[in-house]
Amino acid sequence: MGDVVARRGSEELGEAEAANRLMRLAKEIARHDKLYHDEDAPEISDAQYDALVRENRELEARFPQLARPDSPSRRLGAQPTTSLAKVTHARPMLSLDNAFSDAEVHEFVARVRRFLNLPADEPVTLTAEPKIDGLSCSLRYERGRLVLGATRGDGTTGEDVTANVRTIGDIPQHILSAPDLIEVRGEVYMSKADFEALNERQGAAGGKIFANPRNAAAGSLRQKDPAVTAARPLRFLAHGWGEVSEPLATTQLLAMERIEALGFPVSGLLRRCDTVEEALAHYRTIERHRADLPFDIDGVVYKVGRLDWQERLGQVGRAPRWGLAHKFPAEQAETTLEAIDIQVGRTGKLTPVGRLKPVGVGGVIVANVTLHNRDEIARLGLRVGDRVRIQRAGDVIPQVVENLTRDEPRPAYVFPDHCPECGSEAVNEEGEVDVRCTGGLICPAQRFERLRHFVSRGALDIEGLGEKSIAEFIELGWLSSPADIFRLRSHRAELLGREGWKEKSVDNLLGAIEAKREPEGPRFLFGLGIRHVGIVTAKDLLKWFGAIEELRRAALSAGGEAELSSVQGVGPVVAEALVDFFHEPHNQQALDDLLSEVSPQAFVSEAKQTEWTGKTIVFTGSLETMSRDEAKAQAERLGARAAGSVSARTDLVVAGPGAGSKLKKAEELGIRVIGEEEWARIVAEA
DNA sequence: GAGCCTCGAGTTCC
DNA sequence: CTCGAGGCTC
Repeated sequence: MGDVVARRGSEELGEAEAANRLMRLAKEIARHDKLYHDEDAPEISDAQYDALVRENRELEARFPQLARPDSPSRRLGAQPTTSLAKVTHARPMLSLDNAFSDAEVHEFVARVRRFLNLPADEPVTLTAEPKIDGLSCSLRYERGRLVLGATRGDGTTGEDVTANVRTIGDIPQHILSAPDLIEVRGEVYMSKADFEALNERQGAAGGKIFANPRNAAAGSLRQKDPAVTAARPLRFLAHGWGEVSEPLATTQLLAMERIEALGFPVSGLLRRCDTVEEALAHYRTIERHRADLPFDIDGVVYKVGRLDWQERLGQVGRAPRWGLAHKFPAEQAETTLEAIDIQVGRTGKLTPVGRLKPVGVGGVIVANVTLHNRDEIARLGLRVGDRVRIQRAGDVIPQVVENLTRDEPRPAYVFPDHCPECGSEAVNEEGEVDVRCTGGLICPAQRFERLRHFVSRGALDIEGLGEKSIAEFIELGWLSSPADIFRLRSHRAELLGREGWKEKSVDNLLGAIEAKREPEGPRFLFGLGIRHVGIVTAKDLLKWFGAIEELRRAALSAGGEAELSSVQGVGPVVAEALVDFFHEPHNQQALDDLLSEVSPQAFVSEAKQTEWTGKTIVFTGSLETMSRDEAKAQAERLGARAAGSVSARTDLVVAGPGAGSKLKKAEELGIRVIGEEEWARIVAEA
């Protein structure tokens, strides 16, 4: 990193120094642009980059005569965006739950048994194979021809890297005797030896040095120019599949053998394990060979062998119930805690962030670490200046594991009792761990974070309206509530006069905003930022109420909390949060204002529309061929809700042997009651 | 009433 | 990804 980065404050510079400084800034910024856009390997954070750009701009403002022809300010905004086309996966690319101990692996199998309601003597066969540290990729073949290669992305939407995967030798362009349609999934990676050699070549040519094989593989695959990818030694190892036009086999192992026969590399360490003990023994074998393997691995993946069971097990959230990643222990490092800063979130939560003397852990440099809350700091006895041991949890988020200098006499860290952003009192609510700023919308940090949340990817997802732009528009007085976003178009002319905003970027932004005038209902509701209402609860609420207005009516009505509580997943706390939100005059006004600009769509369930859509089903008594969880999952697949107790809102009761009070109540209320067999028939039909 | 599971909220580095 | 908290089940 150039020393330019570390410079602060340009107020004192004379003209000659300023000219010199501008020249170095131009070079440095161009270098970082290249690192970021072309090599996918930024050396500095966005904030540091912005600081350089800002310094350049300020200097040019003070010495206009010194503005250089190659000044970064002339190029900014005209930057080519090296974004690849997005593709939606035909079947989502799931991620696996992680385990770090033998006990968790035992628990995984026990869960599988419980869910499938298996007798104790029924063996659960697993497969076990190394988990390669690369990046997941899906390869789609139609009538034997490779037609699409896509990265995992967020699991639902990835990037189109077809031209790039075609350059990878391990990946066949054509496959014979394959199903009409098959998506082969696996890991794109770089071997350790190839990685070292690549870095050597890169170093000799003055190019970018990659931090680890994973980054090198990611950077190489996500190139705009396939010729660059072709020059990089990428490999591929298949570990699964996505959409297929016909079943591949009856077991995971046979399916992988079939994929191997089609011409894809499959791990030589893939084994069938008939017991948990065998699986754990294979884990230890792989762990022993870890250093000798030609590529980096970060654990072992187990999958339930029988594919019919995999299907029944289904998924929770983004993870299948039939798979588990057993990770190796995380790499740790020691460093110094140089400062503790406080961040204020959209809910007012004060989060302490540790600033570390940068240190390498697991292939990346870590400089920040979340300290979670006041209790965590106390638990670790952290003070500025302490030596700490850190690790990257699950190899991603850094965390402090231990304070190595607890015993040294140093003043204890005092957690602030006022918000560092707005000065309002910060309080620790009864029974809560968190300390929150009481400033509400008076607090600039909370206002800013709420706007950011409103446009964020899970909510309205307005592209191009990032942190920087929001800050800029707030500063200009154009933006203070979400509704203002939809009035930004009235500032088009002024915006065009501002630095960094050329016609194209302005049109892109305003276009992205206009595209969200009719947002999806749940995203809109989630975006409002009501406490305890995330995207899942927002969906559940709208599944029940249909439209925001109906929800508001319920929240404002006399028996509001009770009506809200009939929604699955909504209890007294969430109900109260909703009632509070809709009663608050400022919120009412802001919502009306917002609704004058946008029209949220009524909610349409993702599940297929069936006669069961929106119906409420209660399971009672014992079920013989499936567990209660499985029955509930089936109900949800039909678009119905599985409730816990019988009420007037219940549409169907599935009663097994031993059903008691619920069955009696159903009969009293005249609700249709069926047995398990008939339920199975309904599921089979749908 | 205890324990399990799901969800929300905050966050890291690339 | 982790953590705490809320909701639900037993």
